[in-house]
Amino acid sequence: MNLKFIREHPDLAKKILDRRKENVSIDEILMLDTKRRQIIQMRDQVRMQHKQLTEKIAILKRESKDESELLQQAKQLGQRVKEIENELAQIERQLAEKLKFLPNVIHESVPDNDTVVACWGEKPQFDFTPLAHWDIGEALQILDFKTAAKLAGSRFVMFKGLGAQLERALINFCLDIHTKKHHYVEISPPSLNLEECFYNTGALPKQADEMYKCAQDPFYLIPTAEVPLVNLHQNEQFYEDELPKYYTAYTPCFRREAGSYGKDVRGMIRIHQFDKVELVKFTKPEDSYDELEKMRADVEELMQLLKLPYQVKLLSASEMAFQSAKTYDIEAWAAGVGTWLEVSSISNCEDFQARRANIRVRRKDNSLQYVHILNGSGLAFPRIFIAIVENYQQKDGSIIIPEVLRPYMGGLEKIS
RNA sequence: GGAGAGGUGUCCGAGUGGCCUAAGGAGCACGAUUGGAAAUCGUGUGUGCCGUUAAAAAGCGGCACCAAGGGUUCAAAUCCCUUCCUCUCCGCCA
Repeated sequence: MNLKFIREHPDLAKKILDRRKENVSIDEILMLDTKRRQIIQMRDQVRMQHKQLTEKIAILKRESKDESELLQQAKQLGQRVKEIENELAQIERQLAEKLKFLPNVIHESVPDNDTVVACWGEKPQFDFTPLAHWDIGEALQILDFKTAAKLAGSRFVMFKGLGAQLERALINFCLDIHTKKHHYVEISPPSLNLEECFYNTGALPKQADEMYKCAQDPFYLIPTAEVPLVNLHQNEQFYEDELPKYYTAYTPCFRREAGSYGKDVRGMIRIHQFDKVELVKFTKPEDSYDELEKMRADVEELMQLLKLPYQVKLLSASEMAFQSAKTYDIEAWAAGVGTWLEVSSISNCEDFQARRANIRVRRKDNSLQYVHILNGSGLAFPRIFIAIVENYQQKDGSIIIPEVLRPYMGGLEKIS
């Protein structure tokens, strides 16, 4: 939602905020906007007078005539401009502060309750009681929560030996499929990004408490590679035939998990640092919803290759992220903890991020349009690791390694 | 971290206070010429905001934009300050 949208459809804007359960005053924004436009008109008019006077002075000077009277007038007008500009700056600051908190529009297909739209695979059956990943991981010495706590405190994990290798195998497997089969361009971006980048993707200002901020330098640690990938083309223009652009990146992700005390405290369902492969697309506006379905298929393919049962949820308006117009979540079944785990979130942000990051496309008719930007995880690993360990566990305590990962593990078939 | 050189439109590139409304070139678009093309000639060529229009687009009018922000001045691409980025050299470092 932007200012123009609110100006033209104030009632629709209010309805969207209501569905998203966001609390922003549309009327206040409209009032500030009206005031702003009045001041701009006034400023431009005074500026025009001042400019004309300045030109007259230049001519008089050139003809070596006396200009002292006009000088006095020009000075006064100049001061008046400055006064008006200060007033305007104040209004614009207030307005910008409000606009920062405006979420994206909602796509018409988004429901009011989360809806499961697809399922794949069978939940594994066991003739023993399946263990949770923390027990399996410690027993096989592939996960080490105690040592991680020594290094960083609670909510961290340390992968060890074949565990570290399995994590690395997952990263490489996903990157290989995306780059070789689906033609995403692989990026290895900085994990520290400037504040502006977070604002552009919509992570700021709402998620400020969720992120780690550097004390001495103006950086935040990225909570997802969506931040650097979206900002790859900040302030750039595409030619129409350059689109769509597909990018993928593996990065560690850092999250404070400030509001989740007491939730998922055991194991590594919710930790402060985790590995993720991210997908981002830049598309023409008319293609973005087809591209969303393609991205979803790309992610589902990974789940199917790993033979992990999953369900696809279409998120409701109130569950979607601030920047998203439509989101699918992919949830993997984890047999040990006995729940569905969100392992991917795939969103079409339409032009929300493109507006903030100023990314446009030059159309064939020479007009400029904001591109649409999509992102999705493909995949978030600690939780995939959990699903593999818990679903592939055997009675003897070993884990079968999914076939597609074996080439990445030196042909190893099981961890015991 | 220290010293120096830079950052101008889609691109190259000129421009040290006022006819800068940014020279010149390339590119691109349209037109002329041609049987068709090349070459040549002509014309045009950015973005944002505000207004005008019932609305949208176009058009028209106004304002702004020469890395970003601030300052000096009646007047700033041009002078001063701060910041960012690029390049070269030195220092430090994996």
